[in-house]
Amino acid sequence: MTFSALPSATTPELLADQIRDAILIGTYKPGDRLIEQELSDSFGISRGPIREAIRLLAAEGLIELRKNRGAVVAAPNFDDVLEVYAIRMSLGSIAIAHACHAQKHGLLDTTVVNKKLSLLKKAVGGNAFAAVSADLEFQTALIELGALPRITETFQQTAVDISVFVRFLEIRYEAADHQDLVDRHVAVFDAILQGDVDKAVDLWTGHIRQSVREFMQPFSDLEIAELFERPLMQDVFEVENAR
Amino acid sequence: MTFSALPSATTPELLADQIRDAILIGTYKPGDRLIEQELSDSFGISRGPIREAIRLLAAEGLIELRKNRGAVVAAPNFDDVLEVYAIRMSLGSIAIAHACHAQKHGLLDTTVVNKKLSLLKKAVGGNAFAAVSADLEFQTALIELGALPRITETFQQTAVDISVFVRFLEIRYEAADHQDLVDRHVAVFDAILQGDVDKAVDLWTGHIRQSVREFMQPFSDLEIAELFERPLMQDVFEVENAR
DNA sequence: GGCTCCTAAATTGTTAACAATTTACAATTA
DNA sequence: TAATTGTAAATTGTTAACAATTTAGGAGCC
Repeated sequence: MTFSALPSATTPELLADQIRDAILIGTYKPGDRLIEQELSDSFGISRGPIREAIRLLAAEGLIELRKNRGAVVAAPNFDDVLEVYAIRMSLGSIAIAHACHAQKHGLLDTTVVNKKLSLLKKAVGGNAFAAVSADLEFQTALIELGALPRITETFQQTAVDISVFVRFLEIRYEAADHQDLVDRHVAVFDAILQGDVDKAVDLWTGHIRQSVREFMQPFSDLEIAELFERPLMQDVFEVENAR
Repeated sequence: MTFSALPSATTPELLADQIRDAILIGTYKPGDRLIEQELSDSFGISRGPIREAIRLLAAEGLIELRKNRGAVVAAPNFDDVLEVYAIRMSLGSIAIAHACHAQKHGLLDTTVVNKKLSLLKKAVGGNAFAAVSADLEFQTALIELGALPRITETFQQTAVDISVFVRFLEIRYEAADHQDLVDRHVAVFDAILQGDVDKAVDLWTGHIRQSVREFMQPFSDLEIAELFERPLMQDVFEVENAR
């Protein structure tokens, strides 16, 4: 991987974006080392900003930092997936309830969500990975409606996790019914616009549960059986092993 | 603030610990700037590691980073408090439920919690700030029983927030009934040891709600009335304005 | 007096050299 | 052969100088 050695805009944040993309594209795989000198040569920049970018990605959980031993791309596992969905479900519920109240008081700004929704609709037919990205961005915009910055931030972090899962757990995301996904999102959005807290939260939790089910679909019976050992499956997602 | 200019162990993490302590002790107040040169002189170290420490603290949310304009100590507000309690309540519930299941399968290691509990019991009589610290550490240990690393990490972050609130929102934490606090904790712990999911989660959510009530106590009626405008109060904490 | 513009100081951002640590690998030994 | 030790290379950690940006304060102007 050499990136473009052209000196494009290179703040640590932008460097982190490019390295993150490289990881999500699959250029770097879990366990791969990120070597500072290598990266700084590629970007045509000194090691300082690269170090900072690496630490930003470590804070996201995308890579792991080992003292004096550099950074390696983190390897997600199934437990991580379930935990991330659990976080999205519970924090998302709070944010969505909050958004409903805001709507009832007539102070909900839906321009961002609407924009992300139209982007999502366009993305559904095309490239599956792009569809997942658009999906995650729409969901984040939905949660942002709650105007709860700390919850939004935590939620946003889990979006990166999901991207990583889709990439590295080799989910067959092409198999997912993206149209149904969009419908479920729109349903939550509509409920928020109606200011109906109970309905919106129910639809949201149901949506996450369905996502978990779809997530598991491509796996073997053995792997799924193992997943069902996890208490999260009953306690949080309330899904049964259908096979 | 000069810290000890002696070259004590100075990895970025330890530097962050010392700066965090300085903030929590009140040496730096919300809005104060952290100047890299100043800090590096104090610690007798170059600016590199200081920069990294500052960015670690920024990731914790303790300070705010403004591009090209340095770092300032973050100023918490009441909305932050409510949000943080909401996060602790919902993620904590998941972790505690998980811990109950582990207990039922006989694979719960309670040595850390027990240690933190005895430290907490000792701390209750003495310095109020130390008692709050011990309290937070015990709660973190309790959540760690769930063995859900991402949830634990997010929870741990909120512990720093609470410390900041107690310091900078000038909570009269001396007024809190620390013995009652310990009793509520022990009750949750006992329920986990019994493997009783419903009871443990109920006690936990009840405990957080009570904490929110106690947190508000020192404030004026006007401030409290304002707090009750927040949807979180009804939706998440289910507390009524008693005054 | 208050406003804008300008310059100097203070501060953050970046770089390249140096120091400390880890890794890789060959030579040595049992 | 397998394990161990020693050494060189690779890599991360730190430093100090330099560049770019922001801040502070005063001169000139209305």
